[in-house]
Amino acid sequence: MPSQNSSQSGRSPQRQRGRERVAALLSAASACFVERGYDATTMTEIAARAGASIGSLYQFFPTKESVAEALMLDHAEALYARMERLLEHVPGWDTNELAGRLIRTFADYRKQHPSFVALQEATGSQPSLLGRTIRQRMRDYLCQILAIHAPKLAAGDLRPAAMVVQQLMKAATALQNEQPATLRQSAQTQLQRALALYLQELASE
Amino acid sequence: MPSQNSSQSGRSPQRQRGRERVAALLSAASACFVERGYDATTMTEIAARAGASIGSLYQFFPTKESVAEALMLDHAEALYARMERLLEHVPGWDTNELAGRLIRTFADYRKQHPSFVALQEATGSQPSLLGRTIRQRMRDYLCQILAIHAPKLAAGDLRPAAMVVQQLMKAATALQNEQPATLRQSAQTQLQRALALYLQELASE
DNA sequence: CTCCAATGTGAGGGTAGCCTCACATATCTG
DNA sequence: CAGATATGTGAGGCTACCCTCACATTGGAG
Repeated sequence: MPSQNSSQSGRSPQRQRGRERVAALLSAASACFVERGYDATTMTEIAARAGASIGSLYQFFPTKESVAEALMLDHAEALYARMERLLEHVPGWDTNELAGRLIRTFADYRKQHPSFVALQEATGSQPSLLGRTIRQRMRDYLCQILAIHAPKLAAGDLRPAAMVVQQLMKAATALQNEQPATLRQSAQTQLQRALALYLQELASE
Repeated sequence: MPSQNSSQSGRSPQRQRGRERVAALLSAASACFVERGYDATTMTEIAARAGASIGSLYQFFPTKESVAEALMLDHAEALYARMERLLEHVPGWDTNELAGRLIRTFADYRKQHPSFVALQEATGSQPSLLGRTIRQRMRDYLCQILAIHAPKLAAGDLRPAAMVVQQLMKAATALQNEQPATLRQSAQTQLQRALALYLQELASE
C-alpha cells in the first residue's frame, strides 16, 4: 500500500540513494531560485544543476510548485523555531527590546536565507495554501507574545494587534532593499521606534 | 520626423481612430489584468477583448510590459493628484485626522482601481523603473507633509520618517485582503492608531 | 479623385518550457 | 541467483505564447 498513488510522478524516496537525490535536487532548486527567481528557473535547469536527469526530477516532484513547497516547508519549520525562542524570552524584555527583536527576527532570517526571499516574492502573486498557513501560524505566535507582553489587553483585541505587529515586521523586511545603507538604517531604527510606541500603548491600557 | 522609430511596432496614434483604439486596448488590458492577473493575461486576450486583431495591438504596444506601463502612468497621475490634495489640507488636521487620511488615501485608491492592484502585484517581482519613480515621488510628497506636520523635525530625519510612513500606508493596503470584515476593520483602526502615535512623537520633539 | 500614411488583419514562424513514456540500471530481499 | 521494486534517463510530444510580416482597408490632404 504505497503512500502515494501508483503513477510515475510524486513518489517520496524509499532508499538512501533517493533521499540523497531529493536533497541534491532541493539544494539545486534553492540556488536556481535565488539566482534567477522562481518564475524564471526551469525544471530542466534544476535537474541539470543537481546532476540529475529531467525524468529523475519529475519522479519526486510532479510540478515546479511542489519543489517550492518542499523548500517552503523547511523555511516554515525554521521560522517557527525562531518564534518559539522569542516566546521564551518575552518576559525578560522591556518594550524597546521586544520591538527590536520582533523587527530583526524576520529581517535577519531573510538575510540569511535568500531562497526564502525568492520564494516569498514568487508566492506573492498567487497566494498559496502553504503561505496562508505560515502567515496564520506566525500570527498565532504573535498573539501569544502579545498576551505575555500586554496581559491587560482584552482577548478580542489580541488578534487585530497581532496583525498590525505582523505588518510592521513585514515593513521591516521591505526596508532591507533600500539604499543607501545609512538611510536604510535610520528608517529601520525609526520603524522600531514606531513599533515600540505601539507596543507600549498596548501594554499600558 | 516621427517621434518613434520607423519600425512597425510602438508608434503612437496619429488619428482619431488610433486614439480610440489605444483607449479600447488599454481598457481591455485593464480588465484582463484584474480578472486573470498580469502574468496570466496574454496579448491575444487583450486584443480580442478590445475587438482588435493581435497585429493592431502590437502596432501601438511593442510588448506587454509597455501596455502595463501606459496604464501605470495614468494611475501615477491620479495618485499624485491625491497627494497634492492631501498636502493642501495638512495644516488644518490634527495628528489623528492626518493618520486616518494617510491610511485611507492609498487603501481607497486601490479599492476603487483594481487594475492598479493587479499591476502592483505583478511589478513586485521584478521592480520596474516606473515603479521606483512612483515610490520615490510618493516619498517626496510624504516628506513635504511631514515638514508641515512636524516643523521642528531636523531635515535629515525627514526622509527616514517618510519611509516609515510609506511602509505603514503599504501595510494598510495589505490588511484590505483580510477576512472577516470585523477583524479587518479592527486591525485597520489599530494600524491607524500606531501611525498616529508615531506622528505624534515626530511632532513633539 | 488620387495618393499616401495611418491603421487593421490574422496566419504562422520561432521559441520555450512542462511533463510523459518506454525503457535501462541499481538495490534490496529471499 | 532471481524476482521485485526503486531509481535513472532523455528524446520528444504537446501546449502556449510572443511577435512578425505581407498585405488589405481607411481616411484625410491636395
